[in-house]
Amino acid sequence: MKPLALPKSLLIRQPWEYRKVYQEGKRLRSPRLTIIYLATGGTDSRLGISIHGIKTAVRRNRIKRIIREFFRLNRHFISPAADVVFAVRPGFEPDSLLEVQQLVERMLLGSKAGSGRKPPTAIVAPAPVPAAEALGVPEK
RNA sequence: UGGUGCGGGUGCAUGAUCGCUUCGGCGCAAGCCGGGGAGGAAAGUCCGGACUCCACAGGGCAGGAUGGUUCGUAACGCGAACUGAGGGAAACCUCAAGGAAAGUGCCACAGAAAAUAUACCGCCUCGGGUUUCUCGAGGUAAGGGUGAAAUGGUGAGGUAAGAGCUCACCGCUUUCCUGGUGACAGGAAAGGCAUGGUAAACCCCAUCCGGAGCAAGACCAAAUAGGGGAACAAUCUCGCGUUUCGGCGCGAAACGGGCGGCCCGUCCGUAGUUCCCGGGUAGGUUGCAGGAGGUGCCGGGUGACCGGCAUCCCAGAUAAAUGAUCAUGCCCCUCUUCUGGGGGACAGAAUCCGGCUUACAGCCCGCUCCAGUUA
RNA sequence: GGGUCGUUAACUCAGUCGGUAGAGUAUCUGCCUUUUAAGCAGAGAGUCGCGCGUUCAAGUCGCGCACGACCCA
Repeated sequence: MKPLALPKSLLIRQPWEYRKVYQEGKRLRSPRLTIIYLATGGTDSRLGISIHGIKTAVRRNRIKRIIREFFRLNRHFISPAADVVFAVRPGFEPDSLLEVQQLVERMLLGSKAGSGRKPPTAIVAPAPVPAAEALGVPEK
């Protein structure tokens, strides 16, 4: 499989799979976005998206696509592999990849500094540099 | 030049890289190559159809919808042209626009009276009295006042005062003639006026409508539970008796259910193995992308639209693809002169079409009318 | 995909066949009481979700929107 691909098999699609993550997973919270993750022991991490309270289909789709793109570029920095669900509440309407990335970085740092508890998904480094290279963008 | 009105179009573009999805080809496979990939409203689900299943002799009732006429259409509550009414200086715009002399209901407050006709203040005549006033009988509907609305309007004659009582003009009704497929228009004669409003009140008239919907429907079909049939096997627990030691007989108890408000009581039932049949859930396949299809030309029609020829194939997902980043250009806004900063509407297909309604930044095109100026 | 219903005072709800929008709770003022609560008397307040229409007159009738709730498969 190509390194940056994200086929359907890496999406969480069944209701019972979501239920398992919600019941057994751990959470990173922020006011408008919650990330729930559960280490699976598989080879690849999988993505689930849950959006509540966004009225129009266009904005719902936009949020979904941005989060999927973010996950596609950063999938390999999640170790060990896990099922990750992004739960979006009303008010969180990012307009670019950068917004999501900054928010997720803050949430990860906050959880490390806060309780001293180490998250099992030790995300090594945020992704912009390798992602940019992969996109063929000259570094500034 | 400025503004008004009407109609139509467009809905950022190009390239590179990384992705998603579908179709075709190659490949044992991993995958690779090539083509396609949101809208004018995809939306609201307000109408009409196609399609599918169910129901159905015919007809009626009930219920619902529509409502000027004639066309168009598969059909419509849609569209076109025309007619009538209303608005505007005009271009043009708006109208659920059949029936109130078939019936029923309602018309608050005010007012004498709200549809039956009547008479508060008045006006006039006659009679009486306590005679600057008042009572009774009668005539009248012109004036006042009330109201959203008051029983044809204006003028003249007429009269005690008045009144379509009479006349002229206007309006209305009826009949006839002419033009038009028709709604209707124009004209003539007669009637002396009958017919207040409300049908988006009930209703009457005319026309139309069987019901449900792609989560329709068709096919394939796990696991678990259960249904029908056949074969084998055969009454499991406890106690007693018996035995040819395979069992058999009797009794008891338990569990589930029915009757019953509940207890008591009473009635019914109870296990295994294998095979076959049928229904059917999850899930999958199909329906599901060639169509009342698009584009161009020609012809018919005032027009909606119709016909002919040529040409094209143009989204098919299933928790649901159509995206991200960067660069260049285009168009706006703002601050400022620097290769500055910000922005590019409304909005996302879900069986498919025809409409309606609602949302929508800008930009472009055509026609029309009005005003000003110049020639 | 299809269907039903609702929206009226700060809150919970009435409002018939079109004719001056009401009730309870809450709030405020006064009385009573040592004070509070209770009680008594009084007051304030509404673009009837929004727009257009029918009508002399619309919360009510018709149409179009918006928001909310529920039902079926």
